[in-house]
Amino acid sequence: METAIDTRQKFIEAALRLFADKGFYGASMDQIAGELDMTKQALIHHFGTKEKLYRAVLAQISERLLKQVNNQQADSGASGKNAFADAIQRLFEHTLTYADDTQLLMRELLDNKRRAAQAEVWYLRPFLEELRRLLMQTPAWAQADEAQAAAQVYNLLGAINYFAVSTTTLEQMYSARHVAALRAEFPQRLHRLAQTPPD
Amino acid sequence: METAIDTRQKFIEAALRLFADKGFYGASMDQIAGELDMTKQALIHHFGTKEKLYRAVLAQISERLLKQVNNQQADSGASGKNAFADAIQRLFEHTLTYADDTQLLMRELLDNKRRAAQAEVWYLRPFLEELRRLLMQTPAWAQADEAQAAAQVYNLLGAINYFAVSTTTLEQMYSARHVAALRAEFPQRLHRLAQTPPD
DNA sequence: ACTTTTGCTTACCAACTGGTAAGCTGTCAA
DNA sequence: TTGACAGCTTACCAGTTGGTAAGCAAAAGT
Repeated sequence: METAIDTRQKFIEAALRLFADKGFYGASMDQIAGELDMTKQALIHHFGTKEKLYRAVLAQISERLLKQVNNQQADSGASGKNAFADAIQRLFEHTLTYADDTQLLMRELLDNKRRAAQAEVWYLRPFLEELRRLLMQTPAWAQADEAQAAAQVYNLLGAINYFAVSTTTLEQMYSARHVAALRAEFPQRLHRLAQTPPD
Repeated sequence: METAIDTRQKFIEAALRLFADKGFYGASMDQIAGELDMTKQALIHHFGTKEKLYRAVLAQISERLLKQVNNQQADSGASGKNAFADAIQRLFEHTLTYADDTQLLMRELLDNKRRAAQAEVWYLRPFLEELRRLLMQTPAWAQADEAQAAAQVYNLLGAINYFAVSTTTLEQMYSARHVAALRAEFPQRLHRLAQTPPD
């Protein structure tokens, strides 16, 4: 017998892949369960409903992103001042490593427009708020408006995520070599964007 | 009897709304047809399959976006040099007016990752290529790599679209007044971003 | 006046959706 | 050895999915 925790985790990973790829409605319980060669009732046994499974996936992504943002490295030097720029760079790295996280994060931002009204808790909020907090610790943004800082965070996320998601398309339109070069240059570009002061 | 062309157009508009809101799989033929108080068979009669309906919607969006980008205003002064910056500003305006276009454009960029392999024609490509062309007409980008220019276009699109899509969420987290202020400032922010030179 | 075409509807379908209920099997504690 | 329980499966369900086939009434062509 497999331990419940292992199976749960494997289900969450399979669900993440399929939700990222096809969206909430596009991925069926049957398909997700099939990834582990199990029946969908096993999946329902562990999570209750599809909605709850989706939330479990989202919770894990949010936790992973938050960890990435908060994980201040020892060599980061002065915390506070550079903490935001470092967090953004780590987020970019994370985005390349965990492509599915990015894909699902973007889908969730889109769907939240509709969900926002009825959702009790929005899992991505702590992650976004933490980024905004870090930004407002930098001297340039200390006096800025909260919403303004949040907008800057969204802008940077947009740049990072669009780059990550578009690589497949760019590789098709140009070449894998070109895109690899862009990837190498992107941290510098991102650094410049992150330095943009408030209006 | 309604003329076929009118009905087709109304169907496309209804489909755009629902596809933007819930995605391809989330919106059903029955719902879309219901928006016009018709049966789904009327919809199938006009478009054949759901896939073809979706493509018709995408084609119209692409056409509208391309028109917006190419529509050089008389007061634009020197074409060529400012054409790109103007196009980006018009795109931002368009994004606010036609929110559903933006929503579906983002969904399509996400889905294209999977579609790219099998798709014969990608409807958004002419639009993206035209933007890249305009960017490369500016002095700063004339010598740049094509893929690099495309990446810059994606960056700007990311900033614009993320702002547009996040307004609902931002309004919930902060206030409508704050977000309105951000909207007013955004063109300047966008102008600065558009001036970013290549690496 | 007639036929043809256009723009739909009703009737129907197999496949699939998420979910319930009940049972079966290996593991582990008493 | 027995009982409880965890981790599944089979059986089943009503509702929905995209799609086919056939028909029907109004308009248009001749």
